[in-house]
Amino acid sequence: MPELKLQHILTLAELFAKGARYNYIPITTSSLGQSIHKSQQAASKHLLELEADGYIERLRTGPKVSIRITTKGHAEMSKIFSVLKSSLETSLPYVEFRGTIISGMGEGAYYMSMKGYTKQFKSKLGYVPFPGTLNVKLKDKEFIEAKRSLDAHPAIMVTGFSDGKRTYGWVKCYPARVNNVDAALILLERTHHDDSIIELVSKENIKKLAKLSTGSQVTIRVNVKPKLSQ
Amino acid sequence: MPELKLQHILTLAELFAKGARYNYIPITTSSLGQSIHKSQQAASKHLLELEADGYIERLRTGPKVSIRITTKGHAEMSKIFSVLKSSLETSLPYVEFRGTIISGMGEGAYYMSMKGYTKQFKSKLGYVPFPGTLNVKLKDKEFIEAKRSLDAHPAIMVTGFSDGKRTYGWVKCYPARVNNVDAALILLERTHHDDSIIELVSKENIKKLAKLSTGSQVTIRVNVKPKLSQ
DNA sequence: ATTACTATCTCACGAGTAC
DNA sequence: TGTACTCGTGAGATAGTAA
Repeated sequence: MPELKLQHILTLAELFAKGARYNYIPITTSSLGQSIHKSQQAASKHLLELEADGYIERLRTGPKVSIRITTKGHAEMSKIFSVLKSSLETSLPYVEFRGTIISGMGEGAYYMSMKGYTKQFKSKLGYVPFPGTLNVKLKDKEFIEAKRSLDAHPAIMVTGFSDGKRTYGWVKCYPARVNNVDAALILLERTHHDDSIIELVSKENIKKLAKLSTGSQVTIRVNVKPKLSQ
Repeated sequence: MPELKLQHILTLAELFAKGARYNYIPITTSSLGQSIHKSQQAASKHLLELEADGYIERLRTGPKVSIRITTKGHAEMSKIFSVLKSSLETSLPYVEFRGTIISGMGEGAYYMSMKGYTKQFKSKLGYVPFPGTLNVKLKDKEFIEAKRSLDAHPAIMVTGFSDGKRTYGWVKCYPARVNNVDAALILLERTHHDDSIIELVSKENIKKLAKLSTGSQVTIRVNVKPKLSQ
């Protein structure tokens, strides 16, 4: 939208930083060039063009020049600023998955019901999951990729344990919403599923609560902490 | 400072706006081209370059492409955002004048003491000015120019009047600080001064209060309402 | 329908330099 | 010192087109 040439943005920003909004500020084209990491000639041209476009006013006193930003210049800069602002702000802070419910193999349910896990679930998630995991077959490559990159986000870690006979791997939990029902997406250290399947646990039976059955389409949202821009 | 190429800013902003921060978003290069007001080919190139520089991740599914912004892309965008933000915020919201005090001609004092003016000063400025204006000879062309452009800012208007014999012009008042003493810069509809001289009035004798005398250097600040960037 | 290659063109930039 | 010309180079854009 903005008609201000992109290559002029930093130049104008530098003039703002130098305080040229309401007062004429003396500035040399070489110092300006340095600030914007361009040549003296480029800085000079920028000023001429910014003036021609009505974004700044120049005042020559002998060989020197003083600059002031016009209302139009300020408006244009604000415009770009708010475009960026709203762009950054519209980032909804969740990772979304879509897929279809597949019948669980019962296996997941068995493991997740073991005392070594349920004790941790109770203390870390706040509840003991309903026995039985919800298995969702992801629809597209992008969701599989998204699953992989969940690693980059903080998870609730349920540690592995041993019952003397064998050891059981860790479980990473990501609080999630399945069709607007609270649940947790779980990543298992050892899983029998392939990459395209995700498993979820929840306090109650999700299928019943969200009126789902095998073959239903579901949308899963995992909230992530947005990085604060600042 | 930012190493993100300037021509990529709007492209990346558009991807943010489309929600590509945490999820892969399917997008066609032609629609992206339209959004950034460039050609399909340019959009395609932008995506390839943004990927090469690590700002986005692309996922091809047949002929289509899905895009997600990386942490690096987010960081870079935030960086540019805060550069612009701080640029806009450093604009100190006042117009500054510098010059030397010259002896008043007594004339200004005479007019400003007329009832037709003092009544309005009392109600609009809150005080009747000390009899005698402070005259300041501006030092540079830029301050003379700044004086002219004061018109763009809101002023307190003291209207002209007639005493039967003759009429007296309006007076525009701009609350100001003279070497940190409260005063008001006044612009007269009819003045005997040339452009390079400004006149000020204040409640008390500014010269005494600010320990000034003819020939002293003074700095005058007129506050202006900063336009809110939003 | 897509994406992205190749060729071409424009214009932003820097070097040299006039003033 | 300054600013800002001219000119050469190359990056960035578009058109046409292949896959």
